[in-house]
Amino acid sequence: MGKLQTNDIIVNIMIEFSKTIELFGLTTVEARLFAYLYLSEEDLTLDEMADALGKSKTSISTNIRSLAELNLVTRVWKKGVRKDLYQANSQLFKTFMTSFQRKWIDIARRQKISLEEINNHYKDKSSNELTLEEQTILTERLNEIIIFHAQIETLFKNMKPN
Amino acid sequence: MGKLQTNDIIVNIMIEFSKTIELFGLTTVEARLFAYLYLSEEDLTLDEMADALGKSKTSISTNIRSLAELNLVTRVWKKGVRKDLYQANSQLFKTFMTSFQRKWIDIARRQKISLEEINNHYKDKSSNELTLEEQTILTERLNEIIIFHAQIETLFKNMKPN
DNA sequence: AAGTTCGTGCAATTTAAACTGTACGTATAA
DNA sequence: TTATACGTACAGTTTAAATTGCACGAACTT
Repeated sequence: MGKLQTNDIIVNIMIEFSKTIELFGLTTVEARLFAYLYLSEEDLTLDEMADALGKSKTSISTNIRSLAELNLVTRVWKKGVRKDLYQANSQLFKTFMTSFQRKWIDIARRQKISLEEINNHYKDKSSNELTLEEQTILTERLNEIIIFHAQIETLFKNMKPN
Repeated sequence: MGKLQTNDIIVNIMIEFSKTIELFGLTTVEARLFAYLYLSEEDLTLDEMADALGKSKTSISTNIRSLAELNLVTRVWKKGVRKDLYQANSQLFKTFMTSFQRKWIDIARRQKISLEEINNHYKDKSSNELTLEEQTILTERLNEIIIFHAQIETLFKNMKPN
């Protein structure tokens, strides 16, 4: 058979599942790594994952760290085992949706504030080349964009991932 | 001044706003292009946008087409003007959120079906190397993933972008 | 009909991202 | 202490994506 030591079925599921995970903003490798770890019954070492995905150990080390920062995987301690062991966070929906939610709310809020600052400051500057009509339209658009961000924030705050 | 002919303020807003648009799955150039067009009071030609963003006409042509396919911009006809004119769809929230919603629902549903097929078929195959325990756990995980997709679908269907 | 202008397909190039091998610091084992 | 194993920083390489110049077909102008 091919290089992969894992069962074909697991590989199939991993590839399919990872497509969804990518939607949450993860790269292909990150997504597959999570999927593979999630499907595994046991905690896995870097070497095992590198071997299973056909990637270098360095690559796995980097990517697993990204996943850990997102709280999607956890390092696990096991007596007598020197190597680092990892496991996937098992509460799929809650884990993904809440971090997704938080990400959107944060960015929407930050951007809204940033745009409001621009809105407040630019009128002071007399050194811009816009006509009065252009300024009127620009202000209007800017307000619409600010509202847009507020709406995003509201929508995601009301989102209840139960 | 610099190369950009547009007012600094517009460039500022464009850059800030485009960061949010990127969240919806657009590339940086697509996002900036939309933002710039949205901020413009008038319909714009390819040349004007290429000039404003400092990109080649080919690049604008390609990217504006992507935006058009996403229904984010529209080609506009104006009597006596030979060049193609474009304008941004002005209903920000509705436009972005509904297409966002549809995208997630589609993918979640498709993936759920795909995983259910795997689930149905793999049991027939006797040619896999898994132990009975491994099979039990795999089935369990697979079901959780399928449920996960169903939950995503439900969540986005209940999402009301008004 | 002849000459312009426009948008875009395509190939070549540039730019950026992903990936890996080597080397080193730290920790464990002997 | 010495030796072995582990994880990761870093630089160099490979791979993929973005960008652009050129060229061609279609549409318009004179």
